Amino acid sequence: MTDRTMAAPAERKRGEGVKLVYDILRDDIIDLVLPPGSPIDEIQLAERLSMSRTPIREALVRLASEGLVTTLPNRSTVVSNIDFLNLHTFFDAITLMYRVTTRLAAEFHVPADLDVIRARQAAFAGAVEAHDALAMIATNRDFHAAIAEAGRNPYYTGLFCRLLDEGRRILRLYYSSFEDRLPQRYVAEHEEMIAAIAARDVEGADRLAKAHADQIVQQIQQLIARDRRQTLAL
Amino acid sequence: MTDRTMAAPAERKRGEGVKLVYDILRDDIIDLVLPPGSPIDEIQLAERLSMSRTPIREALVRLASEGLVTTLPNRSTVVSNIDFLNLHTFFDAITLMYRVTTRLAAEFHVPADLDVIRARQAAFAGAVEAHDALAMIATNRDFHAAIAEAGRNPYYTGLFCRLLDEGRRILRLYYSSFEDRLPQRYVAEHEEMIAAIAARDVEGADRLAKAHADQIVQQIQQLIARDRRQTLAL
DNA sequence: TGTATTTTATTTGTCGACAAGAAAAATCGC
DNA sequence: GCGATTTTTCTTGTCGACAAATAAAATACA
Repeated sequence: MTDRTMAAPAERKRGEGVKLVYDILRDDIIDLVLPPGSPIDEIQLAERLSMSRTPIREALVRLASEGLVTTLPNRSTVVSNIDFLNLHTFFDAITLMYRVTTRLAAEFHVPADLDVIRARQAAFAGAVEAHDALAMIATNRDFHAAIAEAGRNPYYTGLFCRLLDEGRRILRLYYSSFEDRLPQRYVAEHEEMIAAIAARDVEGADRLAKAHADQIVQQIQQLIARDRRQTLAL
Repeated sequence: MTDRTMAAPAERKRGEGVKLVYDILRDDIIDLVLPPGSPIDEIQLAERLSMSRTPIREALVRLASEGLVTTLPNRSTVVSNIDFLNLHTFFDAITLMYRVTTRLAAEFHVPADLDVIRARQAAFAGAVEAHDALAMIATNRDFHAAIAEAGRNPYYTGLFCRLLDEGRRILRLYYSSFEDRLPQRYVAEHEEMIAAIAARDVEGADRLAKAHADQIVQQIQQLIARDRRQTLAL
């Protein structure tokens, strides 16, 4: 559990309970504080958060709808596993979403959107500069989510954010310290995407987004391949 | 409320409560028995279904995650409105999903998938033959959902089904009786799509799916445009 | 009569308790 | 000692109650 759990019993108004639990659990799942497959005990959680089980259950329903936890009747809720056997579906979907959201941002953004996107990029660049892999993973997600929001199609934004979060979980499996070497070229690629979006170059944005997605997919595949080779070497 | 509400107090095992409420409400929302904007009263619902509010609240959380209801803290949950001002986002997303799911079905289907798809098409054709608009709307959704399942990408299937259900709600606004004249050409288009999928003609499937989506979009636009003209004539 | 304020009624969010179902531990039989 | 069965413990699903927040109704005032 995050430190936030200890702070949770602080003042909260009626009606804020479910969201508080949801936020805490969601962060913990994505940051692998709660690793895939781990059971979620309602009673323990209720004790730790000093609240009854009801809002916790409601938060779990919401998390289940987002695929972050898996529930079956009369059984413990568990943190959803990452489906490594079917990563191609994830790669396919996230590549498509990178493309359509970036296209739409080039087409529909307003000036304030660019401010947000640029602020997110600055945070991402800062994380890369600081060799902070965990912050990089989080700020990368936020950067692309801002692009999706600028594209103004809630269906795509919803799916894309879900996929980005799943990507965070996958990456978090492999980046577990502050010492990892982070690819600087992602910062440059983000800048190019921002320029294409600002210039309303829809096709350019699409092309850059696809190339960027391909890089990410390749990175994940290499991380997994490296992992598998270690296993076979045993 | 549907007739099913009256039958609901029949035997149900522990753990089946939430799903029962979810299914009932979902059907009622999509069939516009509960029209957009209408409030959902937990207490009334609990009385009618002879159960406590807890499972009802959990079902509502799930429905909220799927966009079918809208909740705010300390306020009545309401059935989500259809966002007519931003239908272009819906059209964009559903067209893309028609295409990618049909492509993937052409690529990844197995023989049993075709059996399901064909059965769904037979049901659809039967509904068209019977001039049963409501059944047509429902079976059309099921037909395309089966194609999406055959494509085996859960991310697309999830989004597509959500969009298809939203399409059902929109169409249900305009088809309210059994007397409407139904376009026979949709049956033929479905058959062509099945043939392309069976032949594993990915590009053909894509082309047919896009043309089909364009037809649906156009139909909805005409329905909406027709409605507006009547208003101005007063 | 219309508006502002107060009171009352209703609904929602959460609580703690009960009991069903599942998991773990203990016991039994070979 | 191992597997099957029984008992105990634990967790989940739901219950009904309480109280906060909201909505509706009533009252007061100009």
